[in-house]
Amino acid sequence: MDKKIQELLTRGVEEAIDKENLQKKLTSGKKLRIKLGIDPTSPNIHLGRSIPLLKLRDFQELGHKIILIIGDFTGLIGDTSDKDSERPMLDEKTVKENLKTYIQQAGKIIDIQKTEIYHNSKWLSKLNYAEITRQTDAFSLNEFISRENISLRLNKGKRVSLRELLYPLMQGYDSVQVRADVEIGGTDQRFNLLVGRNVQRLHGQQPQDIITNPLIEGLDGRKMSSSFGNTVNLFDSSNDMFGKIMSLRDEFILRYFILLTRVPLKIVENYREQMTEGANPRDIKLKLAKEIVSLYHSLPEAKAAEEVFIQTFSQKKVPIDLPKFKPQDRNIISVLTDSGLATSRSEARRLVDQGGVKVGGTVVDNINFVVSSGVVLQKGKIKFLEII
RNA sequence: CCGAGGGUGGCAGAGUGGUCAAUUGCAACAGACUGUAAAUCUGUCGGGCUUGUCCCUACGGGGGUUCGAAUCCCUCUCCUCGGACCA
Repeated sequence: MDKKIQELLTRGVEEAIDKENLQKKLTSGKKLRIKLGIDPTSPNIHLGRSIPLLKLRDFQELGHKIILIIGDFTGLIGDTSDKDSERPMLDEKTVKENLKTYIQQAGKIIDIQKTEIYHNSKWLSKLNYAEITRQTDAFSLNEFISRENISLRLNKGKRVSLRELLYPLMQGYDSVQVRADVEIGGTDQRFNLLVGRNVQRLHGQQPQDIITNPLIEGLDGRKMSSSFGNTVNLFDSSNDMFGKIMSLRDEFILRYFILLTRVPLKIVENYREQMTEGANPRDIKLKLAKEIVSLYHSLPEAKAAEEVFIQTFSQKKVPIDLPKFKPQDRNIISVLTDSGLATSRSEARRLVDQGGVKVGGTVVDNINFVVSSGVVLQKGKIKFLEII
């Protein structure tokens, strides 16, 4: 089989259903319709979402039609697949706000010009009870409650809303509307994706094949999620993104390479060998950071970000252009709070106490210290401020 | 509508009259070490200052009992579970 198709079906793929059928479709030369749905639950798309988006791009490069569904309706309902509790319904305003730049963000990965984009409120808001009732045959209550996270909640006596049952149907109906041949989603979406097949059958369509992608760990090792604040966002500035990736746990370096970049697997394998032979993981991580930043910004920006990083952290130099601050009160405690480096005077005091504040490179050990113009104030390792 | 249980710091979750600004875990912040904003270890983690066995604010809202309440009582409110109603 074609090597490209081989990688398409394995890299960043947890499971493919029905794999044989999908392979057949892919080798047939037919142009397939590949669907991905994203709910606007947060204003930022993070790297976890880039896994299916990259997969979408792979398909796009092979000449298939990709379809992006913006879940402006489903976002209001709230999917609980990945949650251990009921997810609150978002209000329309939040969803609208979150939506604003979604396409632009996705456009950092896929070619928007060649992509079909839909908002699912277009059809979901119009369904009537007759239609919905018909769809409710797509799966049974038994199947639903046997899902691990649902049964867990039931056993704990936690509430499971009827609303949550409807969610998979909506997602499935999206597939009907766009006549999807393949749908991509995280492993947590497995149930929903499978339901989609049934909904399609109910509407006399060939059921879609399914590709699930693994969920990626965030910077702290827990699942990447906006609610944990451990995400790298596609809209992060190049320096920020670079720094965040450098703070990634070493053990995830290779995984990030495989899932979040398209660096050839051969080279990734080579990195693995280098590290087992004792290479400093930091150096591999620098490559990773550079790779990812250039994916979402540009190679020159990535190089610049690397330069900044090495300057400030490896060589502990003061960054070149740092934020300036003109204090009213020049007492060190006031400067720290007024500039926002500390949230309260108590905290500012503690920082000084702990030796976390430096002026012009020397530790401030006195609460009554007065800062003069032109000096560089440093809080911790990464926050700098030029006093004017 | 009735009954039961519950609402505690950014989150999770202890505490059921004083020793509680509140155990612990996560997150966050600082320091040490380093290979980096990794890991590990240490410390901090409501606010204020005159840094004290100090003051102020705080355990859903309001009121009360008490020398003293997160803890007891009343009331309001919200959540969950069960029941009633309906079939």
